[in-house]
Amino acid sequence: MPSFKAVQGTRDILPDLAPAWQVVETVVRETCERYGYQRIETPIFEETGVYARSVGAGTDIVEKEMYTFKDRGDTSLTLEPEGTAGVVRAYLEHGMFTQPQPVKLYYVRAPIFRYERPQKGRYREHHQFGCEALGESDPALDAELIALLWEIYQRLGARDIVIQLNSIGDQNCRPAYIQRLVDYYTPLKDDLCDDCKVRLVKNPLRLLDCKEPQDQPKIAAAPKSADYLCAACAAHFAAVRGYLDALALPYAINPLLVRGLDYYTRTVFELAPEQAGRRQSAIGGGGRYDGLAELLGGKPTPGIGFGSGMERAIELLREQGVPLPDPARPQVFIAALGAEAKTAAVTLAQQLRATDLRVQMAFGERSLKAQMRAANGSGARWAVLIGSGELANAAYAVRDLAAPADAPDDAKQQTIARDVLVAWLREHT
RNA sequence: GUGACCGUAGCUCAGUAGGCAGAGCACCAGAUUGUGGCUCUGGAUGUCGCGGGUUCGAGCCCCGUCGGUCACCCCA
Repeated sequence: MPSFKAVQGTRDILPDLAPAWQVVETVVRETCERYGYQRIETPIFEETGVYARSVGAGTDIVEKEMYTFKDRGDTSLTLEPEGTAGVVRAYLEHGMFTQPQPVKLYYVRAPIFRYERPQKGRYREHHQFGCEALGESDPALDAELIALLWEIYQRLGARDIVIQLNSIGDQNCRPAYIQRLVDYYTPLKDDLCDDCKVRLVKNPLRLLDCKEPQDQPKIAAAPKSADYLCAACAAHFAAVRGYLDALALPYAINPLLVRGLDYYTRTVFELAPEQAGRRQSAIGGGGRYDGLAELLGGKPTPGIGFGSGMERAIELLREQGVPLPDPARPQVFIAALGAEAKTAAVTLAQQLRATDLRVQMAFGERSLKAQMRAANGSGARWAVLIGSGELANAAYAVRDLAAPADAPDDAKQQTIARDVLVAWLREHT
């Protein structure tokens, strides 16, 4: 009886699923690099201020979801609750603003920690891949980034993915819009659901996100951010849409799309499967964050990025029946009888592996029957049998484990001279 | 943080009215000398999530707790 279990909301990735992870990682790497993004890896924890200052003090993430602790030097540290802040911190710290702009960075398989009640598609540790492009405000960069995220899912084989798009303005026009939203909602206050009464004070943008039926008519009639953009933001939004149209990407404007992190400006977007109860269904989201670098002590630096959940991505592929690779099987399995034969097996295995074959051998002192069972179960195509006779003749028995069960024995098995065995197996796998 | 359902072997689960802890799969071994798949035979494996209570007796009833699943909140 084991004494420990994986802690709540964390999961082991066992060998049966590891190849699926490998596929996602490979597609992300190759696609990002084709778009000119370079890999970056940041630590999985930062000083708490990195997240508290950027994500926003009033957000759920900072208020109640961060894994924050003091280290032995009494420094407050926080396990990464989202991917962007650490990358921006690294950009500033390493003076990447001196490089040609934009600086385009991606990360794969970054562990993300949030203290939430686990449920389908939501874990206390999950992993994200993501991209960040810093130092450029051109709307073409927004479109390229969205196209990149879209292409990753296309290459993975996901179907029926839609992009939702909105603009929430910037430091110039958003405060006025939020005031307008508050003015609209304040007379309706007594009629709002309890959550929305809190939102009205704490985070008015989220009023638009309410799912309570009683509030839907109010949402429908509420002022929408895209209608109150300043001239610069409106032009930016129009340009992003124009590029997305030119790329023929399947996006839809969702005037109710607001995101949970305070640092977003202008463009915000989410990717989700088309029909999906819309619960924990978003597989990626992001937006522009032109004020974030300043919050972290840098010069004003525009930026845009996204994060995408790998557990959700893999689950989506499974649900959609996208074939994912099985764990790698050995190609050759070596069985040996006796101490001398085992030495021959060990050395043969190494010779075969040196030619890039996947090779397993039987361990322990088990009967040949048991070793053959293991060979069969391993999925290997060929079994090599080594016993006293084979040693004496310097020729090993090679058995075709893929032959039909009713094939005659001499069709399944042959004897190959030890000198040519490596080349023979190389030839026949 | 809120709510619902669920915790029995490695996995999927059964367990009658409260009366000796079970099946299938998987694993291990055997079915005449050194040969897999199909079949047959045998074997090992459990704090019945944990703690308390009721009872002559609890996997089963009661309370608590921890965990899982799902939904809300929020998010990837």
